[in-house]
Amino acid sequence: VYTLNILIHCFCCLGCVDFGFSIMGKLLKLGFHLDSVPFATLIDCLFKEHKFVQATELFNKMKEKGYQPNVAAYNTILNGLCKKHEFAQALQLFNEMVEKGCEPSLVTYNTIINGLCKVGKTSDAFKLLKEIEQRGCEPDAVTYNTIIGKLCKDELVVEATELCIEMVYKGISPTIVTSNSLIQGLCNLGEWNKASTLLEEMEGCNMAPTIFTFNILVNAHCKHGNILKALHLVEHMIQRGIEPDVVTYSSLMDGYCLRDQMNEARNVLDIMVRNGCKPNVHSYNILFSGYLKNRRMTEAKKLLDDMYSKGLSPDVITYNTFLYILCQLGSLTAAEELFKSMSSHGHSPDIITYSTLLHGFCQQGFLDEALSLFDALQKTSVKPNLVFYNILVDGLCKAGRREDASKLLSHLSTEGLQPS
RNA sequence: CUACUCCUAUUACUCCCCA
Repeated sequence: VYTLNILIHCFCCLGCVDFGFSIMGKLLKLGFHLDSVPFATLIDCLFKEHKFVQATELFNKMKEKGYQPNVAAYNTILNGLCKKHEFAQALQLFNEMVEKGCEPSLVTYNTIINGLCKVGKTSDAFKLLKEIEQRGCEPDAVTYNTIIGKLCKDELVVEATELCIEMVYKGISPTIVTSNSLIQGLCNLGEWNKASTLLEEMEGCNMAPTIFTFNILVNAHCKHGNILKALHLVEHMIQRGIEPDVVTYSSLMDGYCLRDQMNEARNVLDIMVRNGCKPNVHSYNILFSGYLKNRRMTEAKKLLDDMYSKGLSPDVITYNTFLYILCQLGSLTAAEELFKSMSSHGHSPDIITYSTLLHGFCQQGFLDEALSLFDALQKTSVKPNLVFYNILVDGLCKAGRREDASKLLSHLSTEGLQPS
């Protein structure tokens, strides 16, 4: 059984969950007693493939069959829920595990802190950090890195640095992840010199930059329009024996797309293929969006065909991108049709899908359609966010329906959202 | 050396910038 658990894990890593499932099925049929490992392995894999429903189902099935999940199994599903921004559900599960006498571990707390950061409740994450210490549980580098990373993303590098000092004071050594987060924060603020200084300090501490470090730098330069600098960095990383990966190339493509240099962007795709790096849906989405924003429809279409021929299929982001352009072109009928066809192709609309279409309606003054889309949204499990409400409130105001807008604003706070 | 937590790329509103 031990060996077969390893095999299940291998299949999961290779993207063959089904094989993993059949192994576990056989083991169950043969009457072997299984522990939490194969279940947790498969649940984790399903989450990573964004098969949320199946993951939750498996977890429930596991409990129905009388298996008591251990901490790691709970952690797995907690993490999946947090990543999906289903924090309320995660908390419910946390309470369940405590009730069942399953003692939360440091990983559990780290997972929840990460969840809090993801939904923007950074101050609650800080509170939990203090609480962990009071419960006699020592936070580790991951705990600190999680919060430092969030602060850096919010461009609060000063606060992040303070927290870094605190961790050192507590005897916890910063890791390469800590440094990478800080570098990203500094780059986003345009503090290139400080980022370079930090890089030099890392070298002095025998902390070697990883592909993450380089990708962060390459992406930052691309976003700031300095592709030349990004290309130099790529050369530099190759010299240091780190091969660019799909993320590196995607950053470069996006850099060119942002400057409307579509031919150069397309050229990067060809180069990456030539270098033996396989593009994924993400890479194609970048180019697809670039072509559409430049109204190069024929090339966009060709790109999609190319993508299909590589055995890749569009995802919800591909659809959203196309939906956005249809709205921009004023083809609302086509947009609505695309919206309806999504579900039949197995792609559930997400909040960005709804927001995009909503924006299209509002721009053309179709407020009734906008409001009925809002109704439709409320019948789904998709939760409206602040951007969605901004679009709707803005649309109502511009149409002179201020009472409706303020009604919506008061509805906002009942949902626990803070208007901006 | 069987599973769980931290860092990198794509899509929506506003703002900003540029024109």
